[in-house]
Order: sequence, then structure tokens, then C-alpha cells
Amino acid sequence: MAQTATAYRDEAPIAALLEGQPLFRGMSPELRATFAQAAQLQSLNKGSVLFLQDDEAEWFYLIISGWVKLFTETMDGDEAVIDMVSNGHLIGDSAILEDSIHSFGAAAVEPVKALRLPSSLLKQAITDDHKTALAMLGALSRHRKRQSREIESLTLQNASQRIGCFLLRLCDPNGQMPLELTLPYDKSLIAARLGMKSETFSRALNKLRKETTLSIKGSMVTVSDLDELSVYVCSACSNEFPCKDLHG
Amino acid sequence: MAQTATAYRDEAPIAALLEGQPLFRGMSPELRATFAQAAQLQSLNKGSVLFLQDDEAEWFYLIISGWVKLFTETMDGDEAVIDMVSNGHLIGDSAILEDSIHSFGAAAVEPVKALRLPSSLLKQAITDDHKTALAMLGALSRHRKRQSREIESLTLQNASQRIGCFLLRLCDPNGQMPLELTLPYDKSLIAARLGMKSETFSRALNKLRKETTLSIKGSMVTVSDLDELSVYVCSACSNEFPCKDLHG
DNA sequence: CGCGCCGTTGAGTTGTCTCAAATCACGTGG
DNA sequence: CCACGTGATTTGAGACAACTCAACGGCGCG
Repeated sequence: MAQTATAYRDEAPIAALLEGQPLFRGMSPELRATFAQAAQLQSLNKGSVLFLQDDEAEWFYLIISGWVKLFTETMDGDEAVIDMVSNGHLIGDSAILEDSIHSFGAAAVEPVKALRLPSSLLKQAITDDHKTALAMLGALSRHRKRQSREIESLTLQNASQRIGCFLLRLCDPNGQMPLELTLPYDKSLIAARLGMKSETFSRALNKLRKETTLSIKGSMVTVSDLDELSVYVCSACSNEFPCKDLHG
Repeated sequence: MAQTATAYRDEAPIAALLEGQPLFRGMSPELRATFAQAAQLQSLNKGSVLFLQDDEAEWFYLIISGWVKLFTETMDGDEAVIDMVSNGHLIGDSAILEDSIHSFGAAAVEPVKALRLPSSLLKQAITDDHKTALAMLGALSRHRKRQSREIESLTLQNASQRIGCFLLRLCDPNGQMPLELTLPYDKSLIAARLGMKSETFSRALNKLRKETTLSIKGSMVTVSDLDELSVYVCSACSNEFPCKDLHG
């Protein structure tokens, strides 16, 4: 609440960050300024928690850089990684539409910069401002579709295919043919993100390498035949390769 | 478009149906009347298709009675059941926020009554009417949460636990202790809904019966110890038993 | 009565997990 | 610059869960 000292230093870059976000872009400059004033730029270390499941949803976050893991934990200590998000994604925002309780936790898996914004402000903005409500609808609906694919993927694809699918989403469909990819975060995290153990990930990636033209050096992956890979992956999926709306 | 003949016979009951729905309840009577006029009550046989994936989303539907299966199909013919919905649920509505293409198919698995409504009208209503947009936000957000649980369930629970979880959601937490449940639809459909084969379902249900106090006669299930069942199920889940917001 | 559908059961296969150990990658301190 | 420690990744062996294919029993319906 009391950031008067830092306020006028921070506001200009913060406003710029907000403008790059669909949710804020349609807002009136005044409304956006309200958010910019209330925003706090946070630098988070690897491992630090943005919020936990069942926390009061006092804040929501706009990720500026770095990867954040969204997860739930079971009573007996198992963890499911629901999603990994980065640059440009909002998290914790949908809680305001429910009971203002976070339905999952969020933690930085590497150094992260994020804007922290008060949920109350967003709640108000959605209630008062039609454009903001529409932007929010768009965001949620994209999210919904993404999650449907997730369910399909877990149900219908085996480990190798899920990995292949993950790689395909990193590919530029119009890129030059030997495509060079860099895995965006640790293999063990990709494994968790895809709902498998890291041992299984390792073996399944090897299987994928053998069965499609693919080479792997640490976190560098080279795809030499995109078609072959997409046939291998997408035969067990309802979407063909350049599957839109899906990332990371 | 030309239902003048049936219109005045149908409108009264249709208006009543709409009023029972959160999406329409907050609307002005005039706007609701517009929907009621454009609505068509459909009676669908078992197996009939409401729409298919990749269809143009010309209509959305309010289910009045009977169960509808939401699904996607892969290239090589496998099917994933994304959800089963009935009485009071909207389907196909979220397509209007995307590219007006259905991202899943919908088919009746038994005789179904449904109201068919033009998507264009909803799109218009959301754009013009703030209350409607907010109602839509609420619906989508409930949906989002539900899907997150789905992902968690597929990742963390084994077959027996998923079945137990399904049964728990049919239980009234305040009910008298020998709880009598009736499975809402065929076992093979429950299996598909839970992401397993029907053989696996059969065996896993037997395992569940052995390991918790549970008896099964055809589609009748009797739960005599709710706590025991919920411990068995919820130890592998992030929610404890009376898990709100989840049904079906 | 006989057909067809649903559900169950059996036998064998495949996929993923567990546990344990070896190896690799990288940053720190000497 | 190198040795070391820590965490990430890979590999191996064996257990277990879920799947496939096949056959059978029950039930409703013509």
C-alpha cells in the first residue's frame, strides 16, 4: 500500500508492461493507471512460492520473466504439476471468480520477475468495466481449451507421444528444416508437467529419438523431420500439427 | 428462424427453463424473451449427435434431461470422453469465445431433451450486456476448476480411486448412513469418462468393493462407511471429501 | 427361443513406476 | 586450474497397473 517512494520510479515501466497484456490493453488509461499504481514488481528466487493452494487470493500475478510451476499437492505428499507458465501469463486471477481461494499453488522454478496486483482491484474492474470482463472471458476461454487438450493428452497419448507433442509445440511450423530447440526448463520438470516420472521421461525420450529423426544433446534438441514427428505424435490426438492455442 | 407457428405454444415453458439457469437468470426479461423466442426444444434419441468437433458453432445447447457425452476423436479412431453432462448444463457455449468452432463433439447417450439456441445471440448478449458477460465468466470459471481437478485425478489417482471419487460425488455428505446410489449411466461410459477401459473398470470396482465397505448390485451401489471410502480416495487427491463444485 | 448388448473373467502383454546405482553437469572453494 | 559436492539425468532390474484379446454369463427384446 505504501510505495509512494518507489512509485514514480516504477510506474512508467510497469504501465508499459501492462499495456502488452490483453487483459489490460483494452482498459481506459485511467483504469490501467490504477493497476499500475497498485502493482509491485517482485524478483523471486528459484523455489520461492507465490501462493499456495487454499490461500486467500489477495493477489494475482503477471509473469514478466522466468518459469512458474502451478501445482497441487495430495494429502500423502504427491504433487501434480498442472501447468508451467512464463512471460506474459496471468496466474491466480481466476480465483476471484470463485471463492477467492487459490485452487492451486504457484512457485518459481528459476529466478522470476512478476508483477503482483491486488485481486480486489481486478474484481472491481470486472464488475464495473465491461471491456475488462470481456478480456477476462477471452483469457479464461483460452485456458479452458488448453486444459481440454491436456486431458485428452493424458488419456490418449503414451509417454513418448506426450513428449513429442511437447516438442512440437516448441517448433516453428515455418522454420528451416533442421530445427534447433532448447528445452525451456529442466527435464525433470517437463516430466512432471507431462504427468510422468523423470526416469520414464528419460527412457521415453530415447524411444522417441530412435523412432523419429531426432537428436538430443543435453537440453538441445534437433528435429530434422517435422512431418515424421508430427505423424508419430498426432495420430493419437484430435489435432494435427500446427496445433494452435497451445504453448509451453 | 421460422418457428412462428410453434412459438407461442413453446415460449412459456421455454422461458421457465431459461429462468432456472444462472446464465439467463440475471438477464432483463426482454433479453431473455429474445432467447426464448429463438430457442428450439429438441428431443434426441440415444446416439444422436448434437455437434462434432470442428463443426461451425452455430448453436449452443441447454440440456433439459438425459445424459450427453462430450468427446474428442483421434486420427486413428480412439475416443476420449472429456465430460458427461446433464440437466441444467450448457454445452457448446464456450466456442463463441474462441473461433466459433467446436473444440469437442457432443452426443446423446440416452434419450435427451435439449434447448437449441443460436450462438450469435449469445455472442451479441455477451458483447452488449455486462450482466450476461459476468454470468458467462462464472460458468467458465467453474468449468476451469472442474477441469483442473480432472487433470489432477488422471495424474495422481489409480483406477479404483478414480471410481471411488466418482461415487463420492454422487453421495450426499449429510445422508443417512447406508447410502443407496444409482449409477447415472452405463458402466462402460463411466469407465470412458474416467479414462479407463471397461474391463479395467470392472476389476477396479471389485477391488474397491473388497477394500472399502461397499456393495454392488447391477447399477445400485450401497456405501455403508463414507469415511472409509473418502480416506481411500482422497489420500491421493488435494481435496477432502465433501469436495464442492464437482458433479457428474 | 435366440439374438445382441453389456458386463465380467481369464491369460498374457505392454507401459509405467519403484528402488538403487552409476554417471554427468556445474558451481564452489582451495 | 582442479578436486569436490550437489543436484540432475540416465540406466538396470523387478514389481505392478492397465491394456488387449478372447470367451462366457446374464438380461432385455423381438
